[in-house]
Amino acid sequence: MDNEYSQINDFLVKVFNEVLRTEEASLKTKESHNLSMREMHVIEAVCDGTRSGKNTASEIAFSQRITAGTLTTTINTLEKKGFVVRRQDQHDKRVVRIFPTDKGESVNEVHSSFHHKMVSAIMSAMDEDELAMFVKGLAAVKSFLESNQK
Amino acid sequence: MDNEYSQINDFLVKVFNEVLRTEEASLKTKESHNLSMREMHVIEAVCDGTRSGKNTASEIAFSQRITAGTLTTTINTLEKKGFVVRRQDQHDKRVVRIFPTDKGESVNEVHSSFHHKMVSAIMSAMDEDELAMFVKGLAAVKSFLESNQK
DNA sequence: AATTATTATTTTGAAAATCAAAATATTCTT
DNA sequence: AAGAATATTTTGATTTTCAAAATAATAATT
Repeated sequence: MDNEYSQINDFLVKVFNEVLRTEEASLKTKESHNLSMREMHVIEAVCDGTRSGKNTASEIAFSQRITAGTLTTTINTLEKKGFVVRRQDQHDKRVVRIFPTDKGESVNEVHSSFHHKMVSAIMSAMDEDELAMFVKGLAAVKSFLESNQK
Repeated sequence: MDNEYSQINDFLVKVFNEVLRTEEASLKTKESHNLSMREMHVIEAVCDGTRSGKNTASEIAFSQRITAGTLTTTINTLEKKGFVVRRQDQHDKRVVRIFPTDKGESVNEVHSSFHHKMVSAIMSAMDEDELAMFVKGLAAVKSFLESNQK
């Protein structure tokens, strides 16, 4: 209907879908060992979580919005493939902590370079003021989302 | 590492995930009949496709990047639930065209109001010039994505 | 016009992702 | 020490997806 609205909407939808698709495709290369998006993001959460001390099974599951049972199976396959290892927490033996292997760290770096390239492309295509506006647009989306959920 | 980079990257990732999550949650309401994202987007493609004449099974499948077989099963369930109907094309009887029912149209409107609200939130947070810069940022993302895929 | 090739869709058989609920192991509370 | 609570895994089932085979219709070639 309203032209400017639908132009922006179409553009947003297209960019959004392209980002998803490109990110997914970037995981199908030899370097990325054909990981699924879920697996990659779990590895990422394990790497980040290890740094911040939030790397228990529940914490990783929560960060990815999946159930504990689902995480168990994901970690099973990632452990089998050699990207992560489990270790029982010594203070509380109910707790399982998950750590990346060197292979896990390295594939996480490959993945984050995808993000890095994309963000750099954005940053280098804009000057300071433009970048500020871009961030402002994102902030508007964010505050819409926050107001939208009760 | 670089502070501005990681600030923007974190923000982007967060907004992106929130959008996905909020959109998904918006489909779990009574009004939206508990549809999955896939089902909703297929309904959307069927509605759009019907308007533009691109509503054959293959065209819908292609637009959603899923195989024909997968589309068949999705349409089976959507037809059972009463959101779409199949009709054989009269000029070429191999072709199956898919049309939304009134229920399908109506749930598509509910869904597009999610998009509408989000884009309106962006538009009302910015003036013309700012909006132009925002769009420029999106264009930078898009051209990165295009250059990234060969 | 009959045969062959092509195209559109569906079916089949299998794998992966996911969940809720039950089971197990450990820790905390009383 | 017994019972409640917590963290994870297992179980059993459903859903989503795909590739390849099957089916049906049209187009092309002889």
